[in-house]
Amino acid sequence: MLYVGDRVRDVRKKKNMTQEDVAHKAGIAVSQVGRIERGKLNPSISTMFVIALALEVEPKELFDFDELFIKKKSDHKKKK
Amino acid sequence: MLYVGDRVRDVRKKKNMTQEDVAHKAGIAVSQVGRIERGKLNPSISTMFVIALALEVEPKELFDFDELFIKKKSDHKKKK
DNA sequence: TTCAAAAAGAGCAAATATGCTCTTTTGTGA
DNA sequence: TCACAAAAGAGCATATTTGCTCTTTTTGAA
Repeated sequence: MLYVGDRVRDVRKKKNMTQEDVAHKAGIAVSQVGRIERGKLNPSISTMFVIALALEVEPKELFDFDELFIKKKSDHKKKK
Repeated sequence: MLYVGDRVRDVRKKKNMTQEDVAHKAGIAVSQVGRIERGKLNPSISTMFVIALALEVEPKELFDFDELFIKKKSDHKKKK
């Protein structure tokens, strides 16, 4: 199963960048980069676009998947 | 200038589908398809993903652009 | 031109993304 | 093991998306 966030994380690691590096360069919140990598939400295409810019890859590289799997926010609201 | 919605519209026209065809097949609202084509908002990647499925193209085909241009919702709230 | 379908547009409620702040956990080099 | 940086996670306020309904405009075929 392929997560969208995995693409981001893989590329980021490959470029030796921290989440903060990406967030700062992309002009978005660090928490947002983290949430995307962890698949906690379903980001907008403009968010993905600025992340692609920050990672210096073409946007479509981050969308090269056959299946989209995004954890729902509610997934971690597990009943105790 | 390349709009994300233009890609959707172009592909949809090429496939001789109406906005309603796409919306129904994608399981989303017709109004949403229209808003995306008109560039009125910044859709989530999951919305784009189901639209790609409905159009029977690979998601990355809809993201094959160099510049992202999305009209802001406020753009049409022009002062009179 | 006329008629019907398609699309545009407005407006609202509900759901969700985003930024921010703070705390906790994980990972890594010394 | 320790110390520090990086990441995870929680929780909140605000902004934006999404679906829904209804009305108006545009388009295209007869």
